[in-house]
Amino acid sequence: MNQLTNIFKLLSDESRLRMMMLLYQQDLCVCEMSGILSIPQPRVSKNLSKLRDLNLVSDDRREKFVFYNLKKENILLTQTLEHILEHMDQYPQIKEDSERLVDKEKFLNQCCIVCEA
Amino acid sequence: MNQLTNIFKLLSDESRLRMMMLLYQQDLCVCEMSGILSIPQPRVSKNLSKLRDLNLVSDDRREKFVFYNLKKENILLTQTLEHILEHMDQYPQIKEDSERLVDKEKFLNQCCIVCEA
DNA sequence: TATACATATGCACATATGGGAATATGTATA
DNA sequence: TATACATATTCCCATATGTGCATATGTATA
Repeated sequence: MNQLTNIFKLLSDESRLRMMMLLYQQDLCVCEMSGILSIPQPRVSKNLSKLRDLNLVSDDRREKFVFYNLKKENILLTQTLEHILEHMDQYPQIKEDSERLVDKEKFLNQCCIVCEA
Repeated sequence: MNQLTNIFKLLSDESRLRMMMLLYQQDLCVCEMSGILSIPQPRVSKNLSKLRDLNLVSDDRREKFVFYNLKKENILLTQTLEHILEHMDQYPQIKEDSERLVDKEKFLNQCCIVCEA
């Protein structure tokens, strides 16, 4: 039962939901998420740790950066994120975030230019 | 955005999720939900009022009883509840609730025998 | 009108949770 | 080793939220 409610709790916070939507589309490091979403780095880290607690992400350190990957094992979760992605037009913030994700090189500072190298 | 997170907030509480799962399967009055789920009546009523706030249920008074109906307009919500219903075997509490729903006449007290009349 | 039952609401309390600021930890490089 | 940058964690605070209990409101019926 908590297996269900825990997932919904995670989805019910705006910061986390936006982060999960990004990660659903692409692996990212902390500074990229922070930059794309304009969310302070400690907040991003804290929320990632909550996702890690439920084993929903894996992390992969590459030099100074830690890349996060959203595991796709939980069908309910992935199905939900997929639904939101498909109906992005109804959710302007999600749409904007996704656009910024595509163009991330154009505005992210040094941190993430390095990431791409 | 809140349109999304509000839905997840509602789903993230066990009492409410169990209630929604029942209502997804069948219209019910307050005392039936309370009896089937063994949740105190005030708690059921309060949670129903939260669902009503987001326009997710309609209520229909018949004599002393108020029957609640889960609106099926929100695709994300109905798709989610449908998923849980289909994977009920993974969620023993939901499964048990659904079994009690089917057999409700057998154990509900006077209140809901009347409902069926 | 009095009574019984169904439902809704108000109040009090404990706890959970999100947020910011500061700081600790980790990693590479000069 | 010192410095810079990326990430994680701790502390504190305000607020939200679930819960129980009591009570108010609504409805039918004797």
